[in-house]
Amino acid sequence: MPRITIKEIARRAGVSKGAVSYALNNQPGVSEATRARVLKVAEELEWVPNRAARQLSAARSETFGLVLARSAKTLSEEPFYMGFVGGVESVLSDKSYALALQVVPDLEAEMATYRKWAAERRVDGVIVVDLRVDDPRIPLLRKLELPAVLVGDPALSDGMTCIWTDGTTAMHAAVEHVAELGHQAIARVAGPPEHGHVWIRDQAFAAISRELELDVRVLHTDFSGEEGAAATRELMATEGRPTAIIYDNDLMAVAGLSVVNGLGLKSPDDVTLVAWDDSTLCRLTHPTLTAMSHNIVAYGAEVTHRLFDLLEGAGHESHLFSTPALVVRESSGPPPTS
Amino acid sequence: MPRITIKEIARRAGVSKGAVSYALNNQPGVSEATRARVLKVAEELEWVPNRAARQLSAARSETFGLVLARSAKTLSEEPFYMGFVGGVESVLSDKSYALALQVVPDLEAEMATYRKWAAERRVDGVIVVDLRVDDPRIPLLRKLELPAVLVGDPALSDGMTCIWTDGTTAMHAAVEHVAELGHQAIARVAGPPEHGHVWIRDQAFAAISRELELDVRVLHTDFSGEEGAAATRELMATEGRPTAIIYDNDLMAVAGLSVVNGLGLKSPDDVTLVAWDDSTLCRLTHPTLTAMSHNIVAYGAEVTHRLFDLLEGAGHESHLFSTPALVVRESSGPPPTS
DNA sequence: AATCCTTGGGAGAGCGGTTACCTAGAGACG
DNA sequence: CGTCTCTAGGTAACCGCTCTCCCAAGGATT
Repeated sequence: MPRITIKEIARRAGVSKGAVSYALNNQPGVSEATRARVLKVAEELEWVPNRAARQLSAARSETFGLVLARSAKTLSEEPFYMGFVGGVESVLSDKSYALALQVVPDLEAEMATYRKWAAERRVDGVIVVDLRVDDPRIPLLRKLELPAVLVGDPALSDGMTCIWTDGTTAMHAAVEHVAELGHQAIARVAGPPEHGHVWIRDQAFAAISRELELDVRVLHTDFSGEEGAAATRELMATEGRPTAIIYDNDLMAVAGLSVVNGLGLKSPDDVTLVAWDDSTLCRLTHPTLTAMSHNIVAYGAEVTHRLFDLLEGAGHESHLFSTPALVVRESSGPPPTS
Repeated sequence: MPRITIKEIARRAGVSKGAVSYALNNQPGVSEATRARVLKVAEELEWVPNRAARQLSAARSETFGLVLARSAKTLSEEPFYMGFVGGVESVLSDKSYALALQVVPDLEAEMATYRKWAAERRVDGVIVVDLRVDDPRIPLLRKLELPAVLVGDPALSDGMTCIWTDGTTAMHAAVEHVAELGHQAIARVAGPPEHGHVWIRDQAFAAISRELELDVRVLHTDFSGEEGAAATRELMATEGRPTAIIYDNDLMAVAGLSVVNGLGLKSPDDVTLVAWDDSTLCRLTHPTLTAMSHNIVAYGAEVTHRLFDLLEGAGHESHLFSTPALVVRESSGPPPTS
């Protein structure tokens, strides 16, 4: 069977191609009677617009791009990404936009993808995750004039549209929580410091611990379970070891808990553990993990809305999505008395 | 700056649009000298083909489709999907194909997406995951003439191209492992029975346990951590409780372990636990979990290769990807003696 | 009644490629 | 030397849709 095009609809409805286009796109230029007739014919023929054709003439692709510069392994372990993608999708499918998802090994390849997409006019805009300190993607996206929403703190976005969760306030809340439980020696197992949100938390952690006169320590990792475990092992082996550890993601917290258990110690009796992100994982461990919780699916959805706003002419603004909330669970307790 | 098109290249190289097209696509019809000149100009101008235009005239989209009919929550919890997508991507980016990823709530919506994609000529082919028993997507894809590779057992694929891991052999290996440790009362915490691979494992589990004269029990869940925990709780509460439990995914196994720990019991002393998929999660628990291991990223890559083969005219065949291998870890042990 | 607006809708030129068809020139051959 | 064949490369039709430019008809205005 031949494809159904607007030409065929035009023929059957007895109008011109142009009129059909106006009718189907809810644009002025046709009478209500004609519009109704055209829509009816289109419905009967089960017409679906050809994306390529529309894209070619309208110079819009109706596609947003998302590049993830992480290994497939990391992506599958980190619940963050899939949840985020799910949130993005939920908004996109409502507006029948598509998502171009690309998984690449590093930032260099990510930037190459943006160049390619911009040249091909492949996407109408992009969502940029894992914002870095002095992020090289920002000048590139500016140069390419590719509309973008950055997921990260306005302190790092250099005036481009961004949306962020308040890591500073959250970190304060986390530290205050363990401090109130009586902990004095607190460690932080953090992600790589070049990551923007890690950097923000580093600053906040330093500030609040100075303020509360705590004895703190920070270990940077690559976010993986392995390094989270290694960091925990190192912390637990030191003289005057910390009695509370705050992790930068769930995976490392779970790995840390496993190390603690493996050493014959118990949480919270021997050490209080706090995770970050609060995926289901935190409720599947024993003891369940206290965590900074935020709604990642909603985060993805919100970001996508902002990108639509941007395309509709909204200015470059920074939007606070939400402040993660502390969910206290079994892994929180007072420090050991000895 | 204006977009660079083949027209511009033609002007600069002093040839026609058509000649440029032939030259750039390595097709006969131009002399080597001309081809070289055109390629040089294209290079200088950093020309990139406009996808929409090519798609419109060549009727190829250079895009594969993947629909995931799961909630964003499930997707983020299950390490399988992101790993699989990563594998697909790795092959796609080599051939500069794109992935259209869509997340939908149910099978109905998934089929609607296929209809839309087929009508829009949006994708050149699709990858179908989570094959069901009597899967309604198979007749639909046939009708739509949408090239597809099914991820699932040939017993369910009705002659369409499929690629599968040998769940039957794997289940035999898993049961034999616990039987050899001396377990007699064995339970299986399974996914929803309408899922093809669950069904295959159900069959295999029944067969092998009959053969080895074991005392078995099967509980079906929705694959979630919550239901995995609930099933484990139920199993552990029964008279003559099982001394070994085989789970259908990692998430439920981790949840099950947490229930066991919560009851004050220990694995493997009180119960042997076996997970399925072997994501990093299995090495992050304490004790670490014995699991059926397969390489999900490679699986995604292999499936994608098959789809390319299919488009190049390969016949409908079923391909065995691999048989999951049992990785024995700390959660395996003999049954309690009492 | 003549003029001016307004508005519906036709015609057709793109968008940037691909490809069928045709022509001009070069070499082969009788 | 004339004809025949072969090939490089030009010409232009298309793919399906959008959007500008136009004209015609009807209503309002004077």
